[in-house]
Amino acid sequence: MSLKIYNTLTGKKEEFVPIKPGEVKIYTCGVTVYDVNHVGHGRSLIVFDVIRRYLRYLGYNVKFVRNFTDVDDKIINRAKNECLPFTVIADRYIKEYFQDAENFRIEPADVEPRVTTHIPDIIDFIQKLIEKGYAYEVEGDVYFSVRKFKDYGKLSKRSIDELIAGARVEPGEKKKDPLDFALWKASKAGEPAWDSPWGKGRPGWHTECCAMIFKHLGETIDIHGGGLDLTFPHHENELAQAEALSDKPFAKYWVHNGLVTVNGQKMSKSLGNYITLKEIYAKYEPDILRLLVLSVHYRSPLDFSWEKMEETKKAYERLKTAIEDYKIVEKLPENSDFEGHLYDAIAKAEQNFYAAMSDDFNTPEALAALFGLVREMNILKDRAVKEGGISKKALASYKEAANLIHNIGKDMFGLFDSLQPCIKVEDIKVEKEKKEEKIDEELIETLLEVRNIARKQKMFEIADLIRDKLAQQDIVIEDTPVGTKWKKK
RNA sequence: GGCGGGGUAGCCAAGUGGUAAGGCAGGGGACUGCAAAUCCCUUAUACGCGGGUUCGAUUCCCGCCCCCGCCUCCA
Repeated sequence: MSLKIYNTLTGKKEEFVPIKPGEVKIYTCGVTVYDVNHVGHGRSLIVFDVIRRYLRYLGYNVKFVRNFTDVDDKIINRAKNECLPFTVIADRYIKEYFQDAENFRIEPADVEPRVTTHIPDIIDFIQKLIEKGYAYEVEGDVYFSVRKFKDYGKLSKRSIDELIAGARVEPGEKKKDPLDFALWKASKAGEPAWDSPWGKGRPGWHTECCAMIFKHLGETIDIHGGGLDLTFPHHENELAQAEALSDKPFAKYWVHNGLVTVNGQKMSKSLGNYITLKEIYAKYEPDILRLLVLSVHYRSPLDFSWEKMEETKKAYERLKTAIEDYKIVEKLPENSDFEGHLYDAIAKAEQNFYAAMSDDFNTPEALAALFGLVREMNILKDRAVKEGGISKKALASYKEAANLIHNIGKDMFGLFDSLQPCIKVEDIKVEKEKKEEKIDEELIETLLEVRNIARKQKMFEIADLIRDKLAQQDIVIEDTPVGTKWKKK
């Protein structure tokens, strides 16, 4: 089944054909490390994490690169405010980033390059642009001549004429043309600086990604990704520089994820309407945010709210319960007269899932396929419980269905990993809203045994007392035909 | 203003030229000592407005209204 991807460059959904058969090179713009990450960053990370996982599932050898912008104006400003070297700021937020990524199970990229460790590559890149006549130096600054690149605007669908109106020259800039952008900035006193052919300075934005892509992936890559807000000017500028230099297509497919909004407004630092990933992590399992992100198509806007997190949590429980209830079905007596099984439903769910994912990563539809299977599983389970038994074949099919959802969820969507102890909660500065619980599982099991003895002897007051006391500790118990389950609320 | 993306039941959200997935909420039921939790069933004359093409449009075309994003840094 062929994969289709929407390409910003062409504005169309296209069949995905990698440049080199069997191999996919992806680059996404990572974060600028000047502050903590919010849900907007999280969405982008999750989206490309899932895209990467799916490509890998399709059998491609995926090489994935995601950078850190670890020197830029914002970092420098923050460093000034805190009277610290900019490297301390950058290191601090790179650490934060890795913590968030780990918490939300974003797989590390194959290469996670930093700008400051690629200065020679960037200088070399700029030098070549100057040699080719696409860039020029003025008093220690180097600018890119936008007008010399005839395809400028092809990614973001803008014409140079339109851009002139909005173009502006910042005080201190020495551009020959307002459209031009800085490749290298002469450093002011006290700012980070590296030696270059044009004197002491630092890289401008845009160039770093090109230099790092050329170095780690080559002059043409398969997929270049990032948030929709990076399309212009960042990606447009990247494309211009790269293609000016190489005379080759820079990226075959440009993939942009939609933005996260709050009450319809873009989540951003400047509006102050952002929710950090730490806050989410303090209140919810990471799976809930992942599922929320996946329940909307990646190109659509996603309006964040806590209500939606609650709804998503319930939907998530539905998936999880279906998997876990295998333990109940398994305990039922065997009944060879039991009719029916799930193999048809499994085949259908699987087929629908992959068809959806192959259609521009339609995760909402893919999830619908899983929920469809969950319903079939529940119907089978209910019937088996009522009939007091299940056939070997039906039981095996339930197990297969549970495994399918579990494995797809885990491998493709990064869900259901909670079997592993969940991360270093103590590193989180945010107050946990949940009570810090140290669950003594054995004690709970014992209490439940006592309660069930009480129930058998119709000593319901004792039974209910135990239930209430556990409830106070956020332990919810559930009496099933094959015993009592419990879980933390 | 230019460019891009949207307006689908109470809410969220897929999708299709032949009357529309899934989730949440609502209603009914099963289960239970009672609950809780869970599950099943189910409701709703849902496709922004007005034209056009068509045997037939929510799906294509045109116009309009409204929302969001980008056009400065931004995932």
